[in-house]
Amino acid sequence: MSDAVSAQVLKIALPSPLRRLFDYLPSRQTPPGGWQPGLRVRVPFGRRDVVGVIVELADHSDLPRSQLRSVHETLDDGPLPADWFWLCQFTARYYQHSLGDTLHLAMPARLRQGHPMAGRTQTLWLSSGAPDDERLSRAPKQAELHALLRQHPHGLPGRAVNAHGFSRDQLLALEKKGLAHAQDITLTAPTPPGGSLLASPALPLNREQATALAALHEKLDGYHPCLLEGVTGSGKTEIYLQLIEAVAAKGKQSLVLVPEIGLTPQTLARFKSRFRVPVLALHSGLTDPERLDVWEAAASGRALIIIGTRSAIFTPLANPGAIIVDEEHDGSYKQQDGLRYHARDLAVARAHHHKIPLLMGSATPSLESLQQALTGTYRHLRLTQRPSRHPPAKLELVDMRHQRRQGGLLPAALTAIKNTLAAGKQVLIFINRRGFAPTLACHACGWIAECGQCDSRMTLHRQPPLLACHHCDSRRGLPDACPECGSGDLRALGSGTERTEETLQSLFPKTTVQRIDRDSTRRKDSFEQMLKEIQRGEPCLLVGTQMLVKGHHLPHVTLVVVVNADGGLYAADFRALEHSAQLLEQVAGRAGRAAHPGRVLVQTLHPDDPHLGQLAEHGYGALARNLLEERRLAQLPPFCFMALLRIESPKEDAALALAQQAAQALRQWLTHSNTPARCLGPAPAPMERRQNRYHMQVMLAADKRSQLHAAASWLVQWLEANRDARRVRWSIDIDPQSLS
DNA sequence: AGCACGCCGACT
DNA sequence: GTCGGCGTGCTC
Repeated sequence: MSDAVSAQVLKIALPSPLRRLFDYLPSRQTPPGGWQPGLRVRVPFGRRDVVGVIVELADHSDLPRSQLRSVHETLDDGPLPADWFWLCQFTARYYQHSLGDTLHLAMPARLRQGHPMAGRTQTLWLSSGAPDDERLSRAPKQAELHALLRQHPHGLPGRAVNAHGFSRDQLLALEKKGLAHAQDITLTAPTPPGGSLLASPALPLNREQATALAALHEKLDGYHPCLLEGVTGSGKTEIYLQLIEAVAAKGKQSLVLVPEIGLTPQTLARFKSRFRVPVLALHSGLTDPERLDVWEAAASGRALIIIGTRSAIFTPLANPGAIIVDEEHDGSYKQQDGLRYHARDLAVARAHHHKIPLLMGSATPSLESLQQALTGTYRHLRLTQRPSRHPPAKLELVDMRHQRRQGGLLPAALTAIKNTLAAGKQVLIFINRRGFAPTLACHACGWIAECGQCDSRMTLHRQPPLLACHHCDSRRGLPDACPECGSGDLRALGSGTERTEETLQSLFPKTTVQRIDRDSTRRKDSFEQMLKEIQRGEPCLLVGTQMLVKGHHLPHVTLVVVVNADGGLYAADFRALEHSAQLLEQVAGRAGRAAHPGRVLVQTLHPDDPHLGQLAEHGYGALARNLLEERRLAQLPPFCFMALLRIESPKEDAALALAQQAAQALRQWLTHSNTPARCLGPAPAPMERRQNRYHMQVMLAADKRSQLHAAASWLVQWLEANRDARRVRWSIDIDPQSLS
């Protein structure tokens, strides 16, 4: 044994928010492959045992040897997948997060808990020997079992053998005689059978699709980031499928990311029915062992196609071939608490690291990605044609000013609805507001029902009847009279999905009105049931929030009504307009997808708004290019890089004091270090009080990533060293998506 | 983040 | 007299 080994110190990342590694001494028992980074170990930490990952081997520790404790045990024979380990280290550095925390978040729960990494296996029993073996003549039950096994040449799971009324002893007896044998198979992703990859043939491509696919084929063996900008119904998914096919044909893996709401059984079915090799889905319904199983299958290279939402970006890949990010603009790719990573951005980093193609698709690309495509950093692939030939429906702006509304709907909209129903078609009414009415007010004194814990109004619900705050979990019964003046004249102001549903039902009593929002689909599977019903095509009215709109095929809808398009027009958040336009375009895309041309009525109080006008007249693509120019002039992302420090505390003064201290310290450092970054604030967050906690923020902006990174990194270290910072909750958000 | 220790209010 | 509230401090 060499001296170097005995002198070793292991630097280990542990599940703790502390952004540092902890030094340990190796255990007596050296793991089979020696000590190395990426090994999972169990160590004593404070008064408990935790699972950590070795990050470095060192000769020295800053602490005296006597204060170091020893590793209890190593949990794996070898290190965790190198590509995964790299991604976690990149993520922790980029998002200024604890590495130990990042590693834990990025590994399956079973590994977090210290279970061994092993794919699930199943024991299959097969028959062997001759059917007329004489030893069976005096064991009728065993003979029967032997016959059963012979009927299943691919083997029977032990459980199935039991289900046929045989005992484990009888099986073992047969095995002892050499008339049966067991075989362990891995459950997930068996080796693909030879022959064609495809279970169903690829669809023919139109010229644009063929051009896009050919562009992808040009560079399958290197980093090749592509933005596929394609209108709704232009066939992006077919491009994904054929890219996956090409990648799988070379024995390489594809990782497909879809938005949270996009991984529906229908989406999955489309992928699964195309390929003969298994498509592994990472969805919320998996058990912990199943999740580990998928992880292991991907890490070993057995699984060729993996599809999942945001967190699936942390799936290890033995033979990465391509990463696909569907609906790349979708906000659900950004984690909004804890480790605030953006799965699409990590996909870029990962594709670069692996030197593989990255395909990002959207009908409404984010301004970030669009800018990269327009400057040639990403390859820009475009699909403008729809198979149905007729162009996507144009938005018709309907002036809401000085007009009577019923359930939020203008006379013009009601007329259009009536005509559409008469034609035997379906109508989609889009309202981004749950509940009956957003406000309950006293008509006598002006009192308004407010949340006791947030700076917000309570939403009035009718089913069941109560007042609920949509920003915290507080709810109250409906008051009979005004708590201020005692008047009984309480009125519901404005319309939510419930009220529109109610109004429409009374106006069209013979028509089915289906409301689809988080409240009406709370029961498991009810959303799927409703979609199935809708897709049968009976004329009906659909009243829904964005959950109905995002990515669902509604082939019988020929009229879409947007109850209020003004949400994002004049909001404080500079991204609100972009997100609002993306949503409107998505909504419009639901109209007339099949053989029938559609109409989209957009109700607005600002029919002369230039942005809205441009969206209606020339579509998202034109507006987005215009918005990019505005962002450039205002020096906003993607023309600068931002980080947001959020501070929150039940005590308003504590949050404010730390925010001021932090901003001041940061400004001083920026000056002294000559770092060209800007510090803005502190400022209260858009809704300052939420759940009785006060939210402050400090913004950091820079023209170069490296500058932002340097400043954010310094700020985090300052906060970690600051005693006052321990008394409040703070977090840093790199590339914040929303300023709230 | 956990998980302790530690020092003041309402209860068996 | 104790059970337990959450402020403060530490984890190699």
